Amino acid sequence: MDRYNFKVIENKWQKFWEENKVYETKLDKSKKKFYCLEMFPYPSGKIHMGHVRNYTIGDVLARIKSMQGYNVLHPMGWDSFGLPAENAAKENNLHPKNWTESNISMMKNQLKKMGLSLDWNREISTCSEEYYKHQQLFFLELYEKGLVYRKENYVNWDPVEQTVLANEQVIDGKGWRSGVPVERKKLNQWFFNISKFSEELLEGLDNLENWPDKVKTMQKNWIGKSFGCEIDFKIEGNLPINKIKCFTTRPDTLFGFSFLAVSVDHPISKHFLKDPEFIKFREECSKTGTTEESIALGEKIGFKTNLFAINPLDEKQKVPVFFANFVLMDYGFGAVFGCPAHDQRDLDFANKYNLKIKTVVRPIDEDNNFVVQKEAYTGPGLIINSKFLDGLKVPDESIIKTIKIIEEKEIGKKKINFRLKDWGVSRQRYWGCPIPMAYDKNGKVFPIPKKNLPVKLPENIDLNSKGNPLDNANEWKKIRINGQELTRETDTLDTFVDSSWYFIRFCSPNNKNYGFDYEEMKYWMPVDQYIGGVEHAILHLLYSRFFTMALNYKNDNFNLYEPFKGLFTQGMVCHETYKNKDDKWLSPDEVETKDGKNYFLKGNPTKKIIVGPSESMSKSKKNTIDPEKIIENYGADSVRLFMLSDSPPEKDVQWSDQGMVACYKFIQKLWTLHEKIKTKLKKKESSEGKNEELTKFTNQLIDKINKNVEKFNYNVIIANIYETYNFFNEKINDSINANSLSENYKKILSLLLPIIPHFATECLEDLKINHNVKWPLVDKKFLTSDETNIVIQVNGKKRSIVNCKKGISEESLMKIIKKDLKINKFINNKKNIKSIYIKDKLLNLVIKT
RNA sequence: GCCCUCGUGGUGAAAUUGGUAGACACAAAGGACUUAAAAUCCUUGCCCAUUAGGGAGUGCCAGUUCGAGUCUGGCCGAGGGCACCA
Repeated sequence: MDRYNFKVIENKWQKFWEENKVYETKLDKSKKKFYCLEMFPYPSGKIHMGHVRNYTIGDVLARIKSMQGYNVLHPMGWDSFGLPAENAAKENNLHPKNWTESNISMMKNQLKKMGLSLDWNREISTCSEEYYKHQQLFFLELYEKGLVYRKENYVNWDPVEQTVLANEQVIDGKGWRSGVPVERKKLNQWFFNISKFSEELLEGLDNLENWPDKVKTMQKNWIGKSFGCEIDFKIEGNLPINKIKCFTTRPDTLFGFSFLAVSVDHPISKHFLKDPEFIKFREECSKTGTTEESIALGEKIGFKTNLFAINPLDEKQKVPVFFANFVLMDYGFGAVFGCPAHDQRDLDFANKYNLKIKTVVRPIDEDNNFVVQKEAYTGPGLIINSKFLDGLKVPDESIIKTIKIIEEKEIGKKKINFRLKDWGVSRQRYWGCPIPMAYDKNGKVFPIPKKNLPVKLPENIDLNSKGNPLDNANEWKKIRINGQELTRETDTLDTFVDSSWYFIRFCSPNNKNYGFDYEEMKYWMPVDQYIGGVEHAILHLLYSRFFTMALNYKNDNFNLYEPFKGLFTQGMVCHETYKNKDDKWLSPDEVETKDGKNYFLKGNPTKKIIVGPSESMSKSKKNTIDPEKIIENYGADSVRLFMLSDSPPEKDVQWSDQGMVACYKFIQKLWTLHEKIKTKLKKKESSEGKNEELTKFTNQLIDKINKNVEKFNYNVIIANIYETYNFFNEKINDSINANSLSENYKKILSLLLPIIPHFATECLEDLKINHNVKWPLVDKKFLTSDETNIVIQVNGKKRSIVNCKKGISEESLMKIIKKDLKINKFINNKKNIKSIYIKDKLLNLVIKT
């Protein structure tokens, strides 16, 4: 008996699939389409286990859908602009383009070894002119639609990367890549008006039934809709300021008003610029915004002005106006009214500056003497101490009625605010899509005419110069449009723009004149199943939704609102971490263990290794496993099997060498079984009576797997397959009808095909079966049975199981039970109070003891 | 601080949605085969009992129910998201 030689066989089928263009897809309106997409990778040069898991999950689904008769679009490409190329270029003196292209070719080879059913004919790379020229055209179209604008504002400046970061790219006050605290800097930037679609982006979530709730919640919180009103406060003082506008969600607590706080960037700050105390305060605020310490402490500081604000509902009430560090200029109007009794932040501030604390809401179970002390009361209740508002129910009634009063008095109006801010897309980098804009001497903006696209990146560039390389490309910068001397925009687009429409490009990747072909786009979009890491829950997924809406905006022909109908976020691949005594990370290759508890330096059992917790694989912690080596040692099918077994796909999976070996061995065992079956089939042995059992098992299996595919329970599918092996391996020793075996085994191989495609295809060919098999259908008559196992409980505890014909009456069942010794001893001499009978399933005898 | 998710054997996990808890796999221990090892196969799995069998048991405490891993309330713990959002 031959061992299964995965190297030869996997190579053989990969070649076959490629040469016969098996996975190339074409528009075919006679067929139902299915667009299966996995998030495309950044071409770092090496695939990692995260990719392997992601693409295995997607490939299984794509193959199943294809076998089910769908016309499946399953493409792959490269998110190939970005900073690492520039950094690598500096280190190795290689042009980013060359570095990127060689990485792509290496990674493509690795992906091909996984045996994925990808249509490589549709491969795209975002750094190619063929891709980014369309993006530049979109940029101009969005500009024409008024969805792109330029403004000067404060930006998150990453001092290491020397570039601007979007809010979403700042994590804990630090750059998402550099990990260094970001600084505030004022710059002229291009923006996408994403906030224009706040409402649509929020409402759209409700229709995304096949998205994880977790992601929808995260986006919902990010968009941050809040309902309230804007109120004008009259200002008294010795400065030419008449009023300050505030946004509030709690107008009903207006009688608890005790101070008014504005941002240091508020327009009124211009009157204080000569005050050295204020300048000092403002500097302090800009510092505290970013340091880790201030975030942890969250200390509220203020600068008292000599201005006073008047409560519009009670002119007699005058309160001081402060500048405060906790008020943000880019939310609401950069000003808030403080009600310490019912807002913890306001209470902290009031305590620090000895401001009045007036309770205006009491809980239902307290009386009107209720007084807020150490903790602000933010719960429901009734309004008190508020004159004509007294007695209103908090929150709904009180807020709605107060807004009505405010509107009648014409001191403010209802307002809905969003936390979502516009998307700053300018980056001071070379390796990105050039922004197709230019300026005259006065800074007036001129879009590059569409016929002049693409704006190509200059090839000869000095990446070692300081700042933005394009800014230093003096020749490139100069441009003449309609006889006018202009200077090009030197910023490039955030790479998240590149990935905001690549899924549309895949529909018609070779369309020359425009980013997509309408007919193709309408056939393939939306993506039916999108699969990727949860780390993109906000950034990429929100931007892509926005971009799709922006393309649709003022374009009746487009007619697509949501790009991703289904979303699945897979978990990460984790591995234990190892450190030596000098606190240096060690890779799994460098350590060994005999008992699984004590680890030593490889080849040196005296050097003990400290084992850390299992964390997601990362280069910095050295806890990575190289997929290329694993595929080399165990084969693609084994790795695919392991990626799906053990943990549910949405959860993190723990890498385990033993688990990997087990999967490899299992495929060897499957091969041994295959050889046994083949021998049996050759003998054409026939035996009646053994058919039914096999057919029944197979049909029930198909049914189970169908349900588990639906729910993405791929780990359970693998368990089902192990059960199948165990079942067949036992039955093969009996005499089996050859026709029945052949028929059912073919179905089993069809079920295996999406998961371990090389193995299953080889087995099919070995049996001379056309390997272009369909996904097997369930014959429902085999799902039911005349017999059933009825669980017999006594007082809710299982005491026995009775096998009998279905539809048995409770009385007949009782007769059987009375003869059952196991049950007998419980019911003998006891008074049977009652019994609960769930037909064909369970009988519970409730007995008084 | 606010929001979300999750707590099941030594480990990864299943559980028809309120009805046999621990499928399937990894690890461990014991055994079979073998001169031996590898490979393969079988058994065990927490407590009591020689066995038959019985008991406890899904983070903890209550509750609803004939019956709770599943539903409700409270507590504890872990993970993730957000960061002064007015």
